[in-house]
Amino acid sequence: MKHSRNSVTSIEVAKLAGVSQSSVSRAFSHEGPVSVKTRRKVLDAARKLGYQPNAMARSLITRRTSMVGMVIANVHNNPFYTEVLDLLSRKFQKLGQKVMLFIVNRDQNLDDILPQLLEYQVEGILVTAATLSSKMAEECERWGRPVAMINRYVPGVHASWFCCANYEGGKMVAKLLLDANHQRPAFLAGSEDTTTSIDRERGFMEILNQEKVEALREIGEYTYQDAYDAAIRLLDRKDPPDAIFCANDIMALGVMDAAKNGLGLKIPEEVSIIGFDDIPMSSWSSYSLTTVRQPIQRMVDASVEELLNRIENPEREPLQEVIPGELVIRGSARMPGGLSSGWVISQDR
Amino acid sequence: MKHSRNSVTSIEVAKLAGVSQSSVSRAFSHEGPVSVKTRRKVLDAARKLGYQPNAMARSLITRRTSMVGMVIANVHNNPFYTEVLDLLSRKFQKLGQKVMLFIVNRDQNLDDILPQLLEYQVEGILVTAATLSSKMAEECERWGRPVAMINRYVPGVHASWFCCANYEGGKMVAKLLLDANHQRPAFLAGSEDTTTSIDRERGFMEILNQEKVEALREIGEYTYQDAYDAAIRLLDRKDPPDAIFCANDIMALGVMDAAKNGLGLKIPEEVSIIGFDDIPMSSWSSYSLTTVRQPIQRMVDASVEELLNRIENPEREPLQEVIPGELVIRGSARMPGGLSSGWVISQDR
DNA sequence: CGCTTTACTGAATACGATTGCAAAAAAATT
DNA sequence: AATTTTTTTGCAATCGTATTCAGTAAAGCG
Repeated sequence: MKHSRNSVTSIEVAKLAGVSQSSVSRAFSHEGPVSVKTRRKVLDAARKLGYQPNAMARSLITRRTSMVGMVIANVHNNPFYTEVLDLLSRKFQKLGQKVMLFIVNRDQNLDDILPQLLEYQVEGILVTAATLSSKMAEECERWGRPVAMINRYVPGVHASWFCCANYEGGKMVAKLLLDANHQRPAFLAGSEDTTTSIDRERGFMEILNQEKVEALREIGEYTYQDAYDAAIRLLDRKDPPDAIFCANDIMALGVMDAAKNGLGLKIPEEVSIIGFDDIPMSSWSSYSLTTVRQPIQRMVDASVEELLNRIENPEREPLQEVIPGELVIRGSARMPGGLSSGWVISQDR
Repeated sequence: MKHSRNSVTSIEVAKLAGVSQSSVSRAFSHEGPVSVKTRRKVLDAARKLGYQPNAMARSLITRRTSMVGMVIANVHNNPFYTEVLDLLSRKFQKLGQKVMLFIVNRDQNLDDILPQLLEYQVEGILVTAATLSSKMAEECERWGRPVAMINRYVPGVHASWFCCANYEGGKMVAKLLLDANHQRPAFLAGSEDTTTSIDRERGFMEILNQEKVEALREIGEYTYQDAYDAAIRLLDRKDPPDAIFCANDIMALGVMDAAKNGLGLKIPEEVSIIGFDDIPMSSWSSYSLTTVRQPIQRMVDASVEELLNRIENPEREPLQEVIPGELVIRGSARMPGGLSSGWVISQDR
């Protein structure tokens, strides 16, 4: 028996069950007043016909879709955002939300994505590792579609966001390096237009400047290969750095490979390398990367809960939070003498 | 000015533009017969009000949603599937399809996911690295929602699928190892219930059996850590293998780390290691893993096109295809003497 | 200018559910 | 048994758009 596109409607179920269409509806909406008898008749008939309520029709009248939009960038070149995507998706699922996904490029303009999301009546939008113009964000909010961002913020925008304490993370790293007596640190930036890279660098430089330590600088565009190349440039100078702080882990791994395999340097004896994120590979024995762990689970939980919260309570003001990261000491950076200097050594997850 | 949930309807636009609601509809559906004058009036009014057609209402009447369901597993522990997810999502976007995403566990039952997808009237379903029971697949197909799978197949099921030539890939690896004079190979299985692992092993063993070579065997559950542990067990035996073929790259990297850093073995001098997938990290200089590259772009393109094709032509029979992989020779496996033995050395991407 | 053909337009209906309301049935109370 | 109260039920309106159909305006033609 071949059915064309799901054509079973509540009316047909009603007919078979010998009740009115409204009773079918009530039997399916788990609350309405229905006698157990009719509910059973309806469910029987529905099963027989393979009936399923049509979410489009329902949301048309209830004005709820239980759909959220998820816009995410950098999924393919940064495992950190893969993990974010995974956790977000599962969390939304658990809370009964359907996810409409858009994977974009970091620098891609979202102006053509958002209309699509709004057309489909998503109830909220979660943006990660991509930047929403403040105009667009305001637009969404104005139409009652709350926006939450992870690791991105737009100054003064009326939207929720949750970021790792990038600035403080940069400071932690600088302190660690100075305490261990590094003389000539370098910073390897990600993409220059991302707040993550900017803030990590700002924190890092703030401490160095305080101590009147100069730093080298290169750009790695957040990719392994660019970082590899940049590291070669840095380390091949006649005055090479003795430590490189990379704006994220993937770049740090590229730098490690460049130093170790490309130039035959010993890590951390000849050069210390520190990353940011704590992706799974950073703990692999080939790397053992010292890094700043992002509070990924907390950022995900907070942003999802905040988004759903604001969907339910549209009048609520958006929440914004900076969540501290955690220094994870492994083997890629020289440690302060006696290693007792008050550094917390985090456990691997 | 604060609007509650997007309440601008075509009727209001019509009123402002001084035309009928049907004209508004026609102005937006890029085909209908509308004079340029009314179209302009409508679009002006629409812009003024911030109007956007409501996709729910539209699909209710057109019976088209332009939404597909995407079910994917293993995203967080296998970069290969991250890449698949990324490519799939972008391809669907390019072709104007919205993606409703479900990330699941490999062994998770999809019986509670599918009803949700069907409720939301997705027009097709793409399943990757997760297994759909044949009953469920038939169910979808019967209701006119085509199903396409990547790297999974269910015998005799009425659905499309596209797999890498896992069996042949296993054979290629076995031949390479034998040609290079390995005496004591081992196979490191992924999860025992996945066709990918099973088929790769079958091909591998087929060649070994032909040559009367016995093989050791361990299980790594497709994770780095399990593979690491399994490798230690294998290599710590008094009769350790001289080559390990791993059912995927992530495991191969774990095995390499175990051999190199855990046990201090030289790769490939003391043990050859070969993977399957060719994830980005396999080409990193710390690993330089010899592996079988999956034709990821072709699998993605083929499955998406097939799915959309069958959405447009429901009567068409589902297509199923096995797409050959490609041996990528790097440094982690000993090569046949003279390395001229007819092996194609693939370029890094 | 009158007539046919063509191009637009608007009124009405349909899509498949939810829900307020009033009638009917069942249960509780007197 | 009659009345009140409560629980169920069906009718009808509604959500926001697409689309048919009939009608009107415009254009083409002799």
